[in-house]
Amino acid sequence: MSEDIYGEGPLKIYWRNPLHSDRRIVVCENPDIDEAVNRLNEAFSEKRVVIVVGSCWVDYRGRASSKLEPGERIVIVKEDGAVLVHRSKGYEPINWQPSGCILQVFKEEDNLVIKAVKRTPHEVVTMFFDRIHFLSTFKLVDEGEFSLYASEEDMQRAILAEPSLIEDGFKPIDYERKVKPGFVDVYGIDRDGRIVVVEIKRRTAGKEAVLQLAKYVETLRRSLGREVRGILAAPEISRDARQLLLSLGLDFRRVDPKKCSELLRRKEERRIVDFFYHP
Amino acid sequence: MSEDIYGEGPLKIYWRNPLHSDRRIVVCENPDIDEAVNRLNEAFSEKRVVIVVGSCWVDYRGRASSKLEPGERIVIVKEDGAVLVHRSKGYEPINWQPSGCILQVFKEEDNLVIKAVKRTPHEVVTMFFDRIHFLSTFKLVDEGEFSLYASEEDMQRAILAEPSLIEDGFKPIDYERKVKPGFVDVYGIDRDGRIVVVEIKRRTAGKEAVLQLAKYVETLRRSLGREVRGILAAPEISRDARQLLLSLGLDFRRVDPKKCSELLRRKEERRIVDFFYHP
DNA sequence: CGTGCCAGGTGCCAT
DNA sequence: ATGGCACTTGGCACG
Repeated sequence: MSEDIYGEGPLKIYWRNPLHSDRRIVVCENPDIDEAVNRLNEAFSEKRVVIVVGSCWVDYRGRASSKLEPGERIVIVKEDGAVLVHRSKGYEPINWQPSGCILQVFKEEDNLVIKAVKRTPHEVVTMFFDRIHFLSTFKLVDEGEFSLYASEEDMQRAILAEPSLIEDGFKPIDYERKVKPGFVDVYGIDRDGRIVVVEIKRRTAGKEAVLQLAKYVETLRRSLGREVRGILAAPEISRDARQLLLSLGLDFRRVDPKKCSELLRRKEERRIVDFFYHP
Repeated sequence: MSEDIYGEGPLKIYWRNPLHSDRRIVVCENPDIDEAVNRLNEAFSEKRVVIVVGSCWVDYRGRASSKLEPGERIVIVKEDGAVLVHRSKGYEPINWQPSGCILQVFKEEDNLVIKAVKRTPHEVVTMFFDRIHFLSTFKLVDEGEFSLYASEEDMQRAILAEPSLIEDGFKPIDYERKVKPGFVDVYGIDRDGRIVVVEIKRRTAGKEAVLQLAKYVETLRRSLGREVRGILAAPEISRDARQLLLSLGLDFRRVDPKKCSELLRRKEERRIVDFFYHP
């Protein structure tokens, strides 16, 4: 029976059963404070993921500080020590601690206290529970790969692979080139041999992007002592950014992140086809 | 017995029991796909909060697109439709949907499919589960107030309440004053009657902050046709931001967000004392 | 470690 | 809807 725990079959749920130390899922409904303390201590020491649903209040002290008055929330503690306090609405946690914090759990005046401490910067999140509706701890097996497409990095790679996305005759020389402080996304020469700086934005470019580009162009113009063109590559440009761009003598080139991602995929497919079917 | 559901006593957990339509917490371990579909449909229609732990893969298409290969994760769906897919590590969800999206749940090829669709921009997150270890749905009662201290807003209020934080003789006239595009944090006159623009940052100010301040100063200088001073108020300023600041003839004033928050608290206490004990 | 910069940023509030 | 901006922004890459 206990062999199933290690097998590939459906996960077993053990109910208030402390005997199987490597069981994968533990669920307690309405545990008392002492039981919760025990469960959490064992979960933290075994780096298990924890979900607590209950009535709590939360203090935070660190770069800023905050106070959350009592209410029912979901608290998640991950195996790397990341802590999330979620209310019933919204994308963002109301309180949190990024990964790498140290966890303590104890009972104090009939409340369950979970303390999450991080240093540099020194920050403390303290959660007080006076009632726990539900507590679950488990190990998640997750080796699945995550791939994101149509990011700014995809745009950069696509431009390097297919420079005509910027303009005909454009030849990239370098990318992520350090300039003063900051990095030029792509750096190259145009069909007339002029130096070109390309600033890439994956969404509508604002004035900030234009100023960033202008800064690089100006810095390079001075250090090289010759003409430098600046091209802003983005799917869209805001009205006043366009105005500023023109007044600074810079260019805009419409580049769509999704098309970049598709272009890369096609190139990759062709590479694979070439590899397998080349005569 | 069913009266307890409405009472103030500990929440009841009903196990695979579809009869109590307003029970507050439902927990299913290892439900089959059909049961999960039913539970989720009822949860979404009743705007219950949902936690699913199981083996899933996730597709996202929208501003960008992403693919998450199979693995065990925690999925949370909140009562406003916010969706979070969390892996075993890290502060951030690996996939998500902000609040306000439309949810569908169905069975497809023996998998549970949860689809979360949002418009403007059109984005779709689709989660496929081939095994559900654990599913819980519930209503969270949460009216607790949240207060954040030592935010930029606290700094602004503190400077308005105690202008000497900027410099002796400084007199604020306005705040959040609209300038061209943008808002001046605090606007006033110094001891010599010169116009002063204050830009506040709650953490180390970088060049961006300096440029922001310079923009306001320049705009006001032109529109008023007279000298305008610019003061950057922040707990710290980065090295090259300081250099830039000096080259632009702007000033820096060290202001600590926590001290601002304490100052406000003291002022508030005094206000209350005055109110109760004034002769 | 600080500094710079991206993010599917999100959220809040303004016109 | 768009714009401007703060955020305990988090995260990464680099000096």
